[in-house]
Amino acid sequence: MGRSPCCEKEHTNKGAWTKEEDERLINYIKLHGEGCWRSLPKAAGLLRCGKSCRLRWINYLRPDLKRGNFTEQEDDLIINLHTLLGNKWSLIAAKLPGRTDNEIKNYWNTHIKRKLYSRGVDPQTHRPLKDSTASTTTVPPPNTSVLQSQITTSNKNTIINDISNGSFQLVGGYDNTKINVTKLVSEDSNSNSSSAVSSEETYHHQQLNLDLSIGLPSSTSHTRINTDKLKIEQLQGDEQQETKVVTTSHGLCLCYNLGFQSNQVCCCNKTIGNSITTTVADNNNMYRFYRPMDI
DNA sequence: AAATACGCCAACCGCTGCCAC
DNA sequence: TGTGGCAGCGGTTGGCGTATT
Repeated sequence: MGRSPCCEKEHTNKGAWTKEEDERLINYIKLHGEGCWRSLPKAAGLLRCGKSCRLRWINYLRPDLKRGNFTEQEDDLIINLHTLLGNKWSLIAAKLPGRTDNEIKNYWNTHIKRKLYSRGVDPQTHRPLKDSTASTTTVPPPNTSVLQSQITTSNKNTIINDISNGSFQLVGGYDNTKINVTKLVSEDSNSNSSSAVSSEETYHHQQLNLDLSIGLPSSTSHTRINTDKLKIEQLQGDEQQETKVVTTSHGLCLCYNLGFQSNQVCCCNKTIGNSITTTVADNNNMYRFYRPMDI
């Protein structure tokens, strides 16, 4: 049983990379491109395992890497994305061009955690520290729109992704009591009208319930549906909600369930900029925003 | 100046999920 | 359908540089 090792460990170097090794790796990838990491070391004349080469390239040698300190904007974006995604460093890194998952992970552990603690916020739950301990035993009352993932990390409103890039939008207020959310509402949610208007509303909630699913489109042009399903489990009493993977014909989609108090059942399609957003409110009074993402 | 403590970050390890056979 | 190979991910570690005593 067990899997054979990815490389012959006794014949591979470990530890810090030398300049010569870096150059060999860079030159090889320049000529042959990325991929086939298992066979790359031998082909490139490196006494390294493929995983090591991949890590070195992705985290350090890639030409498009951004160097230098993180900006305040990047800080806020990381915090917001962590609120939504948790320790999904690769997903977070995907929204920060030039930054790697490893870099963000390290930065989170060395800087942002401390920053959040100094603000009295639990970096794992994004709840106030004194509430975090109590929250483990507190169950929200049923049939309320208690929002489960509390955003409590910044004093600034932040737009997590701009509309023009075809992904999603969240305008978040971090004053613990006020969250501004740009919401799409149906002009007549009870009719079959396809027309819809968007309006911006300010909601006053202490907690925000966000669950997110990501999936590739079920386009017929795709023979392989590589569905990356991310499920943020929500326990509301004993009830567990699961977000469906939603696909559109425009690529990777994000779906947010935002728990707003409303009895309206909305199902509309709306174009914002170059992208199409679908907003659906289900029977649990949860609005779902589907926004295609570039991939 | 030397010893120690601390912080940062590159790199490693082990696991998971996907794909091909 | 089951199994093995592979790439990718997240957690952890170890070494180096800097600050403090």
